[in-house]
Amino acid sequence: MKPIEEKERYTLSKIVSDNLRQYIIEKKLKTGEKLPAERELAKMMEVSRVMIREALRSLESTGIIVIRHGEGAFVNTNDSSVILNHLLYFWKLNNDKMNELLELRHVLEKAAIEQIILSAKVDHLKELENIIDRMKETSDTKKFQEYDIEFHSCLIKATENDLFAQLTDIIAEYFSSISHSQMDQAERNKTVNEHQLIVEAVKQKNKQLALQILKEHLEYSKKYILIK
Amino acid sequence: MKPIEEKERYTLSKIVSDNLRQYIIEKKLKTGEKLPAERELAKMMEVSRVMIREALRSLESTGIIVIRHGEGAFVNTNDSSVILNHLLYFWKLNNDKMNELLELRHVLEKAAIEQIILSAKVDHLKELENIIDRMKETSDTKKFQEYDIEFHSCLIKATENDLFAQLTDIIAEYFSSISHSQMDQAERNKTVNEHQLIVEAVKQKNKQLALQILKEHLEYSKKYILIK
DNA sequence: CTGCCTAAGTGGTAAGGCCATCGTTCCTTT
DNA sequence: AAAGGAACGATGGCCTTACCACTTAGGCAG
Repeated sequence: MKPIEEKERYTLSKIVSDNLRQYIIEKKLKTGEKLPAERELAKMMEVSRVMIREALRSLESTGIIVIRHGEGAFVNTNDSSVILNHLLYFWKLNNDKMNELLELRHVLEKAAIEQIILSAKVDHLKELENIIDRMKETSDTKKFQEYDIEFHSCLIKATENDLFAQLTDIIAEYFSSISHSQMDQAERNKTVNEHQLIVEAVKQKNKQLALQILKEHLEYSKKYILIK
Repeated sequence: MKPIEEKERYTLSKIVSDNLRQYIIEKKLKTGEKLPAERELAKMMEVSRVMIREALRSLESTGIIVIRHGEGAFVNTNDSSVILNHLLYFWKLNNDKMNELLELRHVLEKAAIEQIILSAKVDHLKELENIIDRMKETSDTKKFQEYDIEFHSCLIKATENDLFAQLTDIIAEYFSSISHSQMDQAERNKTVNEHQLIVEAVKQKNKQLALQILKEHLEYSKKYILIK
């Protein structure tokens, strides 16, 4: 499948970038820890600052570090959302099938609902109801959509699976980036109502019902997005 | 240059890199096509060559382009192996994410089984049985593991969702890359047996049972991987 | 103590130069 | 004429110097 790239990867910046990866592993740097300054790294590795910078850019674009102007470069080894985003970009470039994204979202949320019913934690339910209340109160469409995303995001948190959460976030972000259509009051009421029904069903531990409503809910927003 | 910032995407090199991505999309550049020379891009975008280079490095490390010394930068929109490698690196960095991967695999396969039972297509079942037969016959451990992957891959195909299939492939590749342990005959028999039970349950449209066996099956391979 | 302000540290950007590599052209040699 | 090789131009690789922009912390004035 992959012929082990025997291509010459001699270029200094790549070597430096690999060295930095190694450095992070060896020093066991965890998320949040700071890397030495560019000028310092340049001295350490005996290369110009330019090379250090190109290497850092490389690491940054794969999400291994984040660079903050005036502060420094910080390790980030447990949030793979940056790279997942690039993966999404690739996937979009080749086979842009929104359906499949929505299906992924669907199975993830199904898993979340099952998890909540199983674990019987009330925390998430409380938070979900909280969000629903806020949705009812706001009249700002933008805020409303934010709450909507927050609701589904909160749902996913129940799985306690960061990967699921990141995937969901990316998908949500993607769709909110391509759809700028406005919801009228009726649509908003419908959304709130469905959210509420889901929470109710979950509370009663009625898995069948909860999943059924979820399906309809997502089916609806699917149409909504595709029509756009 | 138009800094359409909303967050802190101030940095020129990021803007340039985004512009280049946009450039590739707008010009509909396909794999293999060449980008303008660095010095030329610098003039076009009215920035220094340093910025262009940093942006190119960025794109290169996400696999969107490949840079060849003395030749130029070439678009690469269908080979995502580079970015997959980074993703694998990420997961290897924190093994505790393995669980999350296995869970993702689980929900995807659950979806597949439900789909097969619903659609009642016999093609997939035939193919699955075919693979099982081959698993029984082979004595080569390596082949056996390949068939194992093929089985699960074939299962996913039932969803007719390329995204699901790709995700599954990625996960499978990850685990086969970190686990080189050998299976003894008993373990292999168990694996084959479980596969068979799953197919049987699906044939009888017994969703509950099929999902239950799948769960145990994955639970088992999970232990198997973690012990390693 | 509060608040402003400066200075040091750090990343961001620029300009210019030279080296290394690849492809092409064209000339030499056989 | 064909094969080989030398030269050139285009392009990426790398370095140096210099300066700008942002952030934080520490000192000074109120």
